[in-house]
Order: sequence, then structure tokens, then C-alpha cells
Amino acid sequence: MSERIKVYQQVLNEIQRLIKEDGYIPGDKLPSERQLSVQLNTARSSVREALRAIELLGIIETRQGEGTYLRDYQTYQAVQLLASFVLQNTHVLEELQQAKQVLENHVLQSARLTEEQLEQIKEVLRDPSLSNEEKHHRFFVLFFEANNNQLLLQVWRLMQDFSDNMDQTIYPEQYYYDAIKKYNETIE
Amino acid sequence: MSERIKVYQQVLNEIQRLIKEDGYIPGDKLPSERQLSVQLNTARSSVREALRAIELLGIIETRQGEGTYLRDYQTYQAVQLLASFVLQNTHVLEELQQAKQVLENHVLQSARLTEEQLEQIKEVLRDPSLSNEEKHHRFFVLFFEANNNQLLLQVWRLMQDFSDNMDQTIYPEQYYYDAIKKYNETIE
DNA sequence: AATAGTTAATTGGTCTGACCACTCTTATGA
DNA sequence: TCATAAGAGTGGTCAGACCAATTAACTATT
Repeated sequence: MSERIKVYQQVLNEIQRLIKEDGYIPGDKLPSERQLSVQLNTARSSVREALRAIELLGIIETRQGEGTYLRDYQTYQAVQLLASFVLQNTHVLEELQQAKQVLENHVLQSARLTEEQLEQIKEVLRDPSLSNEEKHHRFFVLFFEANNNQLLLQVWRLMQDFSDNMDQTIYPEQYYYDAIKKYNETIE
Repeated sequence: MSERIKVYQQVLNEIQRLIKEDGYIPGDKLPSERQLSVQLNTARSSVREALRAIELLGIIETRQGEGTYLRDYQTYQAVQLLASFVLQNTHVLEELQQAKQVLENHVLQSARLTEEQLEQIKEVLRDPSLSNEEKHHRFFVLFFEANNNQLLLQVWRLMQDFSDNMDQTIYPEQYYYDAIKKYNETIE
């Protein structure tokens, strides 16, 4: 018995296909709900189920009277919502923290910074107008960018977003300077 | 003008309320779609839009003919979907391989295997009926499971799936035995 | 010709009701 | 007693209608 594929799943696949094969990029307008339903030979309500779902994920944005648009992936909505459901499950939180640290440790070890980049990072740490969360975020974004792997950055960012909404772990200021010191030792 | 609150958002709130105030827990059966629509004075189609959305997030599970049930929150589904959108933009093979190796190296270093698990892994390597891809896959799945982090496993699995479709890098047999040897050194 | 105002077309938002497919309960009959 | 059938409940899908908001096209006035 093969698992029946729900129609709204097909619609999801179709939209992914549009992005992959037809080269849709963030900001582009997707076909209208009515057109998609014709295109996929399904009811409009089924199309809407799919669209509402990925809207909640922050992948698309809909404006009444205008249309449906691809967003520059913002995970926040989904993250917030998931967090509100998941918050009490500490098990997930631990896994998330661990996974995030795996990536952070990796990038701290393997990134090769220019003098300029290093100075830029220190500047972030010194900036008094930034909150701890912002510092943490920018600190690692700079490292990840130096590391030159967009994919790792994206994955880390995703985890960071989740983490932000679930946990309030504060890294002591010293953590970052230790990280840099460790980095300096590495390059010798 | 204040942002209109979409009906399916209200439904989301209602379900959160059920969980928070009425004490619904994973495994519980939610009210039926029809009952929810009466309860909230909305159309069933609107209820469905909300349910489909949080189904995609992995918060609920629906079984035709039975009903809708709260799941033991698996965020991984959402992660998977988000990642699949993110990955389409960064389809750089090198990045993917590097990211995958970060996870693999981590798990090789930090997993703590029982004698039993170690034997199980060696058995996989000896099994002549398995292709190289299958060996690689099972080898690391066992390590990840020993490492006890479902999230990392899911992320790795995702990268592995993508990798399978893009690349045919073959790991020499020796790679795995070296990995085990290195693991043995670590635990001393 | 330029501009303001009106109208029509398009698109998302919501609702109603119907029918199918599947599961479980209950009643029926051998 | 137990297998079978019928019914009720539930999710899955469809079709069509109307509302609400935006955009584009058209018209009339200046």
C-alpha cells in the first residue's frame, strides 16, 4: 500500500520546481492561486492549503489584491510558532544547542581571517550599542563569511533563529575573546 | 490600517490555547475539523488551512477516517523543508561536501560507542551485499545514533540525500577503518 | 495634453455544500 | 459466538459563489 500523496504536497513540490527549474527568485510573483489550480488540475482550496503552509514558514508572502510573492527566506514566523509549541521540551533544546556548537566550533577552527576581518570582528565586540544577541549573531556571521561557506552559514542561521526563540543562554563577553585567542593560536 | 487577522491565524491561536489551557498533550486527539469550524464560527476550509500548515511543521498528524492528533513535537520536518528551499540557492557541491564533513568529523570524534554498537558497525563494513553508498550511509547513521542527537542526524541525512544526487565521490574502504581507528585513539 | 475620477479585471480571503475514502462502532444474521 | 454488513464519523478533495483589496484601463473634465 503506497502512501497516498496529498494534493497540497504536490503543490509544494510544484512550487519548489518553479524555484529550481524556472529560476524564480525572492521577490518574484508566483502564479495566482487560480492559475496554479488549473496548472495542477486541482481545486483552489488545495492550492491554498499548500500556500498557507509555506506562508507560515516564511517562504512566501501574500498580499490581497496583488498576489503571492517569494520572500527572501525569513524563518522567523515558523520559528516563533514552533518555539511556542516546543518550548517545554528540553530535549530538543539540548540537541539544538549541541548542533549549533558543532558548527560554531568548526568555523572558529577553520576560518582564515584577513587582518581587516579580524578588526571588524573586534569592532563588533566593542560596540556598546549592540545587545548580546546581536553581538553573538554578527560575530559568527563574520566568521562564517570568512569561512566562505554559505550553506553552513544558512544552516547555522536557521538554528540560531530557533535558539533565539527558545533559549536565553548568555555567552559571557570573555567567550568571544577566548575564541579569538584560540583562533590566533591555530594560525601559528 | 491595522493588519487584518486572517482566519487561519485565529485557528492557530485556538489550537495553541487548547494545548496551553485545556492541557492537550502529544498523542491527544484534537476536535474534528467540522467541530472546530463550528466552535470558531468559521468555514471548514479555513480550519483546514491552519491544520495543513501546522501539519507541515510537524506539530500535528492527521489520519484519514480517524482524526487529527497532536504529535510529539518533531521540529525536524520543518527544518527539512526550510533547508530544501535554502539549499536550492547554494547548490555548490564543495560547500555541501564540506558541511557534510563537518558533521561527520564531529560525530566521529564525539560519539561514545558501546561494544555492541562498535561490532554492529564493523558488521556493516563486512557485509558484502551492501553497496558503497549503503555502507557509508549506515556507517554514519549508527555513529549519529550513538551520538544521541536526532537533529544532527536529520541534517546530515538531508545533506547526504542531496549529495547522493549530485556527486559520486567514492570513499575507499580504508576510510572507515581509519575512522574507527581514530575513534579508538580518542577514547583512550 | 494632463489629470482626476470611474469602472473593470485580477487576485487573495472566506464561505457553503457536496461527494469520496477510510476507520471504527454497532447491529444483524447464520 | 462470531463473521459480516450497515451506519456514523472523520479527513481529502472539489466546485462554485461572493467579498475585499489592488491594479490597470478608460473616460471625462479642466
